[in-house]
Amino acid sequence: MGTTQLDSVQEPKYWHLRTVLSEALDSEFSVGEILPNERDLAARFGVARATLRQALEQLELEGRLQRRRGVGTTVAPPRVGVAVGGEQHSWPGAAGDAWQAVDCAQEIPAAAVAAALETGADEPVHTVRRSRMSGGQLVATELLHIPAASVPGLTAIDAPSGAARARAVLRELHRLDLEGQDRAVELGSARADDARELDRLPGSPVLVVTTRFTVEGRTAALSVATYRADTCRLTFGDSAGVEIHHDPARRAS
Amino acid sequence: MGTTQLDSVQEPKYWHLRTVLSEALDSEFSVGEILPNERDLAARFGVARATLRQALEQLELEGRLQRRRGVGTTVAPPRVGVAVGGEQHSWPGAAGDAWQAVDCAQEIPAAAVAAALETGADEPVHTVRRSRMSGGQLVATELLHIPAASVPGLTAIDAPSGAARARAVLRELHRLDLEGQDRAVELGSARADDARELDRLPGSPVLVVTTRFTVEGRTAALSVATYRADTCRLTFGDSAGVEIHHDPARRAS
DNA sequence: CAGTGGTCTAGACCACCGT
DNA sequence: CGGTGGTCTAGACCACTGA
Repeated sequence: MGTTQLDSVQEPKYWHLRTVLSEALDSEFSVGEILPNERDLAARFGVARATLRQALEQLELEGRLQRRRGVGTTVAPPRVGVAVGGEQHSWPGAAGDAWQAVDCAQEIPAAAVAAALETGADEPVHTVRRSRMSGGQLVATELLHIPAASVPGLTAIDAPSGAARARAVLRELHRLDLEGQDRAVELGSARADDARELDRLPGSPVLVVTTRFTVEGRTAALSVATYRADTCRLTFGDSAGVEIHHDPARRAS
Repeated sequence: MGTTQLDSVQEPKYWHLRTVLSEALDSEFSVGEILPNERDLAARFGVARATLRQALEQLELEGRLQRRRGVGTTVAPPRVGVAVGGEQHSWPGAAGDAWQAVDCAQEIPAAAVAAALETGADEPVHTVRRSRMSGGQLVATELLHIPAASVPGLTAIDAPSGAARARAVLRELHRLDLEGQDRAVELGSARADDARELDRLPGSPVLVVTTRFTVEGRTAALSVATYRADTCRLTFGDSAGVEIHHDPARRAS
């Protein structure tokens, strides 16, 4: 056959495009550089803009690109490793913790939260909001649910509300003897409020880390943390975590 | 104003649609049930099919729906919790391990793998392929890279290739004293081969779990495991992991 | 084979950003 | 304001599934 290779076995255009762009990013662009706009790129590759966008979406999902409305598409830096607690258990808000308390409210939890807390459906719960910075950027938000029964020493006088109140709740929590913790990670999509905080669009992919803290066999606190999936690599274990970044030498198909 | 509420502040149609569908799934559908086809649904909601699809994509990402070409869209069961190793370190392939060896090849690793292994770029490496089932379904594939230098006792006679060879490599690995392990989790998109194995389309979102096993301060093995993000919830820690499933009572916006 | 979801097009308009 | 990415449309065709 004279032809080196026809597109052969029905690879979707957007997938092929993703591969081509990916290689171009490796060889011809550096971190932070701005790509041509979508209309130009689409024209250059002879596809509709929607198809080009499908390829860009893939690359954004993989953390290779960053797109911002009104600005443009830039080459993303490698994902930041974000430590998510290792071997030893510790309470949220302990020394050296990367989180920052934002505020706190006492409320009746949603049914699913109450179920996970193993409390009655109408038992009051303190909900502490925290956020986490990394490299000058907000990378995660957290809702920390603590049954009021877990922190009986807390008085309304400690602080009425706001960050001070949140810290007071955490202080009370630290008086308990942490017995163990379970953790789960799954893919989710950012709710509108989280999206706004994380500077993403609603529905953006996020990694949801759910942690249950147990004291005397009961659930004393429940954390639901939402990490930007595009920029974060969650690391567990002793040290900084493995780095395998995008591999230029590996073919995608 | 007579109108109870106009769509108000510019919520995208697909996002609103996602919410409406999500609530419909809670109240009017049960797991495994087949939804009307996309053309009908789009017509019913008075939107273009592409817009409807954008909403369905969100719900699929969240693990609420499952779509299969030529078949239809069904309501997905809750995600399965998949244990990803807890506190105690252990070698891959140890007793009780959920993985199944598929085959093994000795090859020169890609640059990124060699870098993570901290070996020379042209040092030979055994690459064991394994797969993991859960609930009768393949939920993950793994590439386990082991520098030939890590398992010097391995002879070519043990087994030429295939699953037997893979098991022989693991056996040799178990002779080493595991010192520690790091783990990282990040979002990725399925490469064409993984996608085929996992019964997904190329580019489907996956959770990539990278684990480095260390012996005497050096990296003795490196595992890159790819989990279906739609069906899996990765659990860490002592017990079965926290379950917070979709919460009908919580508004999405 | 008919019906499904997956891909692709060519256009339009909108929301947002920086100048 | 002009330029960017984000949303949306109405259509077409394709690949796959199951009867």
